[in-house]
Amino acid sequence: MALRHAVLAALLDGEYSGYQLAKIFDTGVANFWPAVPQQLYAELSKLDSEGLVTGRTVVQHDRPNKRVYTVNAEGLAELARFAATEAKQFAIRDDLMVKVYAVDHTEHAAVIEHLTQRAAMAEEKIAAYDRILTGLRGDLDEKTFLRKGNRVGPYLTCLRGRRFEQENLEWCRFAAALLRDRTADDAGSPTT
Amino acid sequence: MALRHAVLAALLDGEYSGYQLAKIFDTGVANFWPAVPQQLYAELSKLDSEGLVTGRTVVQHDRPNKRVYTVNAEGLAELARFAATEAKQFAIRDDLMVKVYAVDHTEHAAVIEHLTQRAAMAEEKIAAYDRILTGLRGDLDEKTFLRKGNRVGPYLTCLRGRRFEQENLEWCRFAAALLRDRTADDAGSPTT
DNA sequence: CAGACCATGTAAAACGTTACATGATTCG
DNA sequence: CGAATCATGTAACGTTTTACATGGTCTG
Repeated sequence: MALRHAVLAALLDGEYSGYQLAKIFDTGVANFWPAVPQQLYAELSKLDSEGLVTGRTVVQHDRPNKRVYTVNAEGLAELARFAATEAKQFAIRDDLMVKVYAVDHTEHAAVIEHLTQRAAMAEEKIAAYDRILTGLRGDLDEKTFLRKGNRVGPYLTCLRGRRFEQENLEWCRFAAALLRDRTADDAGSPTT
Repeated sequence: MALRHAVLAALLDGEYSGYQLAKIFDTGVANFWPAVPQQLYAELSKLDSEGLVTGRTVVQHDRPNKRVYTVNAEGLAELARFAATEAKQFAIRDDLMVKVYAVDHTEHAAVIEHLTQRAAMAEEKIAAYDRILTGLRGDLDEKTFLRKGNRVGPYLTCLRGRRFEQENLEWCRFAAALLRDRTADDAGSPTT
């Protein structure tokens, strides 16, 4: 039951509607706790009915009305309790890794293609992270921001995300190149 | 529906029972697709009834009988099909990241403690990965193994796991140190 | 003899994903 | 005028997690 906490954490930045949150959670950059819009709408109204967030309907004329939420005192207390609980083991689920694991028994071509795509996505994500990091620290340099900035939490998780994608990028390229080499070798020596 | 593929991939290494697979999936090193024993028992009998794996009951006298499974031709074909499908976006779900994200609004102490624990776990996992990597490449050096070894899939995913944990370790230490510093600063200057 | 390990499962609850539904406005 | 964006939801389905159940052997 931690989507609720991810939502509460996201709402610390300001007042958001389900739709807006969905976009944040979708950039893929909404790190470490993916969620689709339907989950967010459901979770927000649940949090509202439980009194952890406060909803407010914003009437708009040029587009549909929306309901925006903020974390209230109850919600903050819940987050504090959550922060103190034991951290569960994280879970990564990645199709591509399963494919690579089995690659000795399948065609290399498709897997190489997937690795290349993943590398391209990683590059885009790194660029996105960099934009966000720049935005977060404003006109301060990183060192100063980390010492004195007032919202280091998002900065730290963003840094982690960036490093993860950097790692991912390098590994995907390495793995793709290796498989290409081995495929070429196989073609050269038709033994086996 | 990719647990089935993770199971098929794991069975490429040999003949395993649900119990043995559970241990493999549990070492935390069974990368990129966590699963608890109950899932594996269920998945194995499903795969068996669908004809993707072949089960065989091993009678034991000193301990309970067990049912071991191997991937058959059908299973291999399924894996090949799977390898060709588009790789879905991977999902990471990590409690700790949510805690760090919200850290500006909560007590630092608990989060620092969790980061320290996570760092310790990462160190253990790195050591475990190193043992597995050494085991996989046998008496070959890494370069030779990657060129000519006959099971590079597991080696590559293991390398990725190792790098991930290395990254994790460094980031956890960095984040913990930073939060400690900021806590000390807060104590020094009680302004705010 | 208590606790750990071997070995496998059922059942219910929680959580996540996909499909479907609706309806107005703006942009090309 | 078709597609995209804004905005929110219900319902069905699939997957994961947790709890419960059983019973033998081996170790301290």
